[in-house]
Amino acid sequence: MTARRGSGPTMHDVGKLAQVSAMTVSRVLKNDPGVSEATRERVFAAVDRLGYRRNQTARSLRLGGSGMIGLVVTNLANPFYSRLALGVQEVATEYGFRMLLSNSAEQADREPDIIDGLVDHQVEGLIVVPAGSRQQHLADAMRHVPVVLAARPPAGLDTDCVLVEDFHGAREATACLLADGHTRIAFLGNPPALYTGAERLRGFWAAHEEVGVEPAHALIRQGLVDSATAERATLELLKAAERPTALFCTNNRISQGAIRALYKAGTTLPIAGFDDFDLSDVLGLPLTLVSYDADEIGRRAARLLIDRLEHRDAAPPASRRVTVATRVVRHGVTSGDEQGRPAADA
Amino acid sequence: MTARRGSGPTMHDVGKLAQVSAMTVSRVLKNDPGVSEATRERVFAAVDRLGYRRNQTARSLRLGGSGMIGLVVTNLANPFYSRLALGVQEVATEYGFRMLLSNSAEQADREPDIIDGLVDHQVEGLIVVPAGSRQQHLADAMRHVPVVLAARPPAGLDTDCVLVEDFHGAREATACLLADGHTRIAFLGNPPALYTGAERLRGFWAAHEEVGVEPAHALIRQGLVDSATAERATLELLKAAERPTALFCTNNRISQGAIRALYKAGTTLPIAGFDDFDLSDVLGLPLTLVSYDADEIGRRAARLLIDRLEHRDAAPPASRRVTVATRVVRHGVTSGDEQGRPAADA
DNA sequence: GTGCGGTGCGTTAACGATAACAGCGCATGG
DNA sequence: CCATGCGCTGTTATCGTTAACGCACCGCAC
Repeated sequence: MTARRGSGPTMHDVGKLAQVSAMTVSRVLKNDPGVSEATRERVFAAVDRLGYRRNQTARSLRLGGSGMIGLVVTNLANPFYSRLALGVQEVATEYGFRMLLSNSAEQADREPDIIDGLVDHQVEGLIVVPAGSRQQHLADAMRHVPVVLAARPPAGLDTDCVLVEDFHGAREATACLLADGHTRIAFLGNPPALYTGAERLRGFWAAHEEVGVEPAHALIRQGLVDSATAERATLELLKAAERPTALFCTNNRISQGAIRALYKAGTTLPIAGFDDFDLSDVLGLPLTLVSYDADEIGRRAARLLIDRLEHRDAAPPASRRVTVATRVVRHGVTSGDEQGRPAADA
Repeated sequence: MTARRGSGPTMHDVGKLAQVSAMTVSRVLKNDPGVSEATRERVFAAVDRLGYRRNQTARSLRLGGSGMIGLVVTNLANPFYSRLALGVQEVATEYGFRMLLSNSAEQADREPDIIDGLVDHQVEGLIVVPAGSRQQHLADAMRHVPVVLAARPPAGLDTDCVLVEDFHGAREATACLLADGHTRIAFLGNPPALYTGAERLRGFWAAHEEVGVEPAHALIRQGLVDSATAERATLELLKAAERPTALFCTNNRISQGAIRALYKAGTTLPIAGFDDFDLSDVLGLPLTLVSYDADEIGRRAARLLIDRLEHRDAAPPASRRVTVATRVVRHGVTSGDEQGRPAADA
């Protein structure tokens, strides 16, 4: 953290060159009408000559408000979160904000420090994909700036959030498999402590109940954290006595791990899963994916946040919960096609 | 850009509560040894009670140096760039910097404004994946802060950059196809104005020359910008009189478009391409991919930048050019396997 | 000529934190 | 008993910008 000296010309320098005070330079740059045309031109000339740029840090200090919002995601390498970030960026730019981005790498214990740092940098608001279930640090942050949660809901916090139709999407995709006649569907899930994990399991369950099929308890695996753990879990399931006839995966990483396992085992099973992903349409596998617009989650979150920022003085509205719609897309399965049907009982 | 009022307690507030001056609070927070234990405790107690956080904006102004670096990428939705961003973030965090991220969406005309904005926000340095070939705005930015280019080289600019072995990687992958006996390899490339496009074509060409095979001029397509344009170009090539026996794609998006085209056409051809991508190993296609560590590009770029920041006073070193290694990975092709060989002449 | 409004610009005092310096009290030594 | 020094803390000025106010000057009306 070396100090930076000689950081370039200031308004005073510009003023000296244009033979006016710094205040007049400020007025010119602000497009204040109370400046004569001659002066204005002299100032612009001096700005150009010196390559002067207004110091946003000093402005922030004087004016209040840094023009930055903070975004904390759990894993930027996952296209889901990078698209979410793009959505945030899009709306932020539209409203003149910049985005300070941090990646928590799904390590909940790092999150408090990250957030403190963002608050110290005077972000005007935060959008967070919380990594863990403890959210005390978010409550602390809310003392300073508004916080909007994305993809995962608040736990005992009164704040806005944007969610996906986790329950509904999981239920619908599972229902597709059930409608195809499957009764032994394995469940490959992320840690149940995560909201999405729990909620998607609930949807999986509900779909079974609706058609009166008992879920295959022995085929439920939770706590899968990435593609590799999902691959291992899938391989185990394939070796089990009561082999599944289809798989349900709670996110893109898990689906990919399962696909890899099937490929290596030289076999195939219909898969339903949350999140669409690149090339899902060309795998030639019977896939039933819960697709949705990750950008939209970011856009909605940013809009909720900016709405609060623009009405800071007004009485804060009650916390809002926005839901982004999902839709099921099917690949390699045409209705009436036998490919997706369970094999005759082994 | 609403002004923010009542932005929380200041050092004066903390000082008043702890019955000391703001200066002493500053000293305590800075871990200055010249403060008595009793005072230190009172200050900490006051900080806790008020939920005080040091205002980084004010510190930046006083100390010089905002503790932020700017990153401009062309397309965050592409895993290549999100990984690059992760690499930058990793090193930045290690050295106590934060990352201000912007996406230029491959629109070269937006880039100057984005960069001006980052400079205004007092970033101490910039890492840029330049979207176009005009780089005058980068020269302007360099008047204020050091700039490091990533993935694409400077054009008439004296600055550090981090590149991939574009030429070498393309040559090697092409050589694999040639070694398999292919002589009619289609080239599917991004716009030749982009350095990577030109360089990878050069590698493609060189590989041909080395084995004395004339490149198939009629099968060269350039200017493909995304998966969809690549798909269309591939479909056309498949219908051409002189059909290719293999494809070379200059990036992940183009490979994916080509794969989709083959899938839809119900046919298959060996593909070589730059960039690895998710699930490339389970497609069951003969793929020869130039793989490399995108994170590493970000890390190296960040290190080059931070090195300059930490030696700001010293004479600036000559501009450096770092290259990240590539390696070829092959899927669905075992040596001696007939799958990757060209079909007997049609 | 005096007064009055308006135009165009400068001066002052912040925003919050901190470097540099000054000052106070107490102990120690001559 | 006073000089000297050290340990601890406060005061002042500053980073670059800007809101609020003030002042000089011009023109116009009475």
